[in-house]
Amino acid sequence: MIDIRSLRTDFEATKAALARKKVDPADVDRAVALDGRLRDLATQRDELRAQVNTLSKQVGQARRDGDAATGDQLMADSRRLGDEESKLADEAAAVEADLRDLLLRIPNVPSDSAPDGDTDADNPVLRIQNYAPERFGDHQRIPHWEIGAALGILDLERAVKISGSMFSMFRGPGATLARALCQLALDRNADAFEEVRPPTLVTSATLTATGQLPKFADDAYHIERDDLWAVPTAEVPLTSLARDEILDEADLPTRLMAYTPCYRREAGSAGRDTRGLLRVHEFDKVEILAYTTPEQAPAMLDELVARAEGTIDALGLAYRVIEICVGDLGQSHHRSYDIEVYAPGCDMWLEVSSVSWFSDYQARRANIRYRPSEGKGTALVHTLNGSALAVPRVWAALVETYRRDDGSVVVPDALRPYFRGMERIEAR
RNA sequence: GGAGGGAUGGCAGAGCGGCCGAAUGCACCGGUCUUGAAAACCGGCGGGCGAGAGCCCCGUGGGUUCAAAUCCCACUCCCUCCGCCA
Repeated sequence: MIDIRSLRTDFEATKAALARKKVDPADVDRAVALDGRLRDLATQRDELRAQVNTLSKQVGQARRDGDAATGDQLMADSRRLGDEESKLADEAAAVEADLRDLLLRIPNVPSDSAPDGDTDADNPVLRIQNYAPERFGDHQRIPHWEIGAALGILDLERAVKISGSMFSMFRGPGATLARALCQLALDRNADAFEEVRPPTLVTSATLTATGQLPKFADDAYHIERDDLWAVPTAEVPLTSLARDEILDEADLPTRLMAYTPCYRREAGSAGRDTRGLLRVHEFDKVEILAYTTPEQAPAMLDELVARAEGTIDALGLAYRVIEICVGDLGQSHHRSYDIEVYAPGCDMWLEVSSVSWFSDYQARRANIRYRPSEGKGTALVHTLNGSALAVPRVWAALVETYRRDDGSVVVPDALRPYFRGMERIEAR
């Protein structure tokens, strides 16, 4: 959630910032109107409550003094005021619910530094690494679904039989490769990040904290019977890990990482980029996440990008880093970068990591605060996260990049420790 | 799934429908004392909203009442036992 106070004290600037993200100005105006109305109602309600509370205390005093007549009179007064109070309270509660519902749907304010733009076509490319198109041979221009089928390491047909379209199944060294990628990502970040294995079925409250609910319910798998949701990313449970808690500033930044399966219905993307492993309903990912003070956040954003990028680089893949323009920024995002890996067989740049800074947007929803070591009170933390490594697309780019002209796929050096001595994946 | 017990401040733990945002102990912070520390003593010590007066928060939501931590209902979670089971 955005800070409603920023709409009170800095209305025009906040509205303008939200307009960069294509927020309907009418929604912003409505939020301010509801907030004003709520505060009026709350003030009136609180004044009545104060009177009722005072009268009630006097009733008790009169009773103790044995003055029943005064007590009865005060009681009648209090009852009358109480009736008025409850009407105002009902009205205030209704306005508050409307305001909250609206606020949960208003996106985060983008960073002033986020570049202008409307769509992903406007995202500036910051750098390109390891990419030299002329160096890819014909043997690398085979899409991974063909390589996977030929080597018997990717069994899409049977995955469809088991679970339907857009599910995948790795086999033999292909499964080892998927797991090795996760292990590599965890190992590379274990110097600073605590490894967590969180639950992957979560409550609605958990999914609301990170921003998936209420707006994007259609994108997530929901288990009706138990009212639980399958996580689309480990960001969801890791962010709620500290929900409703107050951290010590000394504990910040807090760095967490988790390997989990991720579940996405991909409701709005039927038919787009769905061949092979490009878009699947279930995949494995290692997520890295941090809680920071506002001051620590920019450096943490850089750190997360560097870590995500470093793993792709260690795998010897061609990739590029792009910054997300305001028009393409997700609802909760303040500033984001994507890492896209080049898959020579598909001849496509595939998004394999999205690293984002959420400012206090998620922290406000999740009520995650810290106690500053200087000064009084509490303040909201900032949350940041990114994929350290998402399996399917990296798997795809990797088998395409490391395919030799004899059809086998070489295991990259970085993954050798996880391959039980195997150096090359060959047809069975 | 069945039966029973429970949920109060960082922790432990009192709490009669009104004098309870809440005793007490521990922890923590400041001070006195001390060469320093400990002990002792004194003081402080939850969070949220609000410009403020003030209001709200005793698991959550609802109800009864002039008045609810306290009574009633529902739900959630925890503990014990039974059943099932990686």
